[in-house]
Amino acid sequence: MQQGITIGNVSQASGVKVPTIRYYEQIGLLPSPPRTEGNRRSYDDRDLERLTFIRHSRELGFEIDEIRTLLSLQDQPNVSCEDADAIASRHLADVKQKIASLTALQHELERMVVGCSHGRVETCKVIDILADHGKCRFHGE
Amino acid sequence: MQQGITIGNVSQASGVKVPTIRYYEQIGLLPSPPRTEGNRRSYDDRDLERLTFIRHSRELGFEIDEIRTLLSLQDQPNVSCEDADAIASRHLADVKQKIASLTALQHELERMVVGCSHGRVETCKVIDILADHGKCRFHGE
DNA sequence: CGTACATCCTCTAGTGACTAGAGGAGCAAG
DNA sequence: CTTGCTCCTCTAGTCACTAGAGGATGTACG
Repeated sequence: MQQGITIGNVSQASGVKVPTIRYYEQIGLLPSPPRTEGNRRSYDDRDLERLTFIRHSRELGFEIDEIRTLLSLQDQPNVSCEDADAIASRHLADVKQKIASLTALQHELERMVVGCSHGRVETCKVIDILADHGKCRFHGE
Repeated sequence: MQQGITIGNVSQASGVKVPTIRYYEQIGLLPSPPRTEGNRRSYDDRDLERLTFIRHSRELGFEIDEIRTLLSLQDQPNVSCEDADAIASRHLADVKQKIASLTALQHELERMVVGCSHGRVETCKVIDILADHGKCRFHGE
C-alpha cells in the first residue's frame, strides 16, 4: 500500500489533470487527503483507485452525481447493486437515443454537403437547407 | 412583409425561447430590433427567418460562431459557398467520430448491464468494470 | 551553501449556451 | 379600474472544468 503520492504523480498515474483533482476535492467527489509539513496533498493507492474509477466513469459519459452514487456503492460491497444497474441502464438508453439522433443528423449533413453546388451561396444546399426547415429531414433529439 | 411582431410571437413562430432570443441579441447573433413607444422589441419577417435559421442550425449541432459565419454567408448570395461547405463537412466529420465513439460506448455499457449479477455490489459487473480500466474495451474519444 | 527551476499552494474568473429569478413597467379585456 | 399577461433589465446559476495570477516549497546541481 503506497502512501505519500504527490498530486502530480497521482495525476500522471490516473490520467486526471492536477487542477481537475483539486476541483474534485472541492466538490467533495474525492476526500481531502492529509497534507505534508509543507502543506502539499499526500495521496495513497486508494485515492489513485478512486481517481481512476472517476476518470473511467467520466470517459463513459457518466455525470458527476451519478459517479458520486457509483463510488458510494463501491464502498458497500454487500449492498444490492440494483442502483448501479439502474444508473448504467438509464445511461445506456441515453446513449442509444443519442446515437439514433446523431445518425439522422449525419444523413442530413451528408445530404447538405453532397448537394452543395460548390458554386455561389445562392445555389448552395447547405445554406438552403438551414434556411428552410421544411427541406430538412432531421427532426431529432 | 410583416412587421411589429412581439418577442413572444417571434418566439412561438421560430421555436426559440424568449430569454434565448434576448441572449442572441446580447451576443450580437441577432441584430437589435427597433423598439415600440413602450420600449418593447419589434421584429419583422426577416428576423423570424434569421431565428429559424439559427434554431435549425443549433438543432443540427452547429456552434454559435459557426452559425455567425453561415448567417453572414447567407447575406451574400454571390460569394462562393466554399466556407459553408467547409463548415458543414467538418461538422459531418465530427458527427461521424462521435457516433463511432458512442457506439463503442454502447457496447461497453451493454456488457456492463448484461453482465450485472443483479445481486450484491461485490459481484457487480458495472462497478467492476468501472473500477478496473483493464477490463474495459472502450477507449474512445 | 546558493541558485535555478519544477512543482505545489490558494484564489478568482472565464468557458458555452443558455436558464432562472427578482423586481418592476406596459397593455388589453372585462 | 383592476386583473393578469407579457414585456423590460439585471444578476446569478448551471456543468465540468480550464486559465491565470501571485506566491511558497522542494529538489538537483555546481
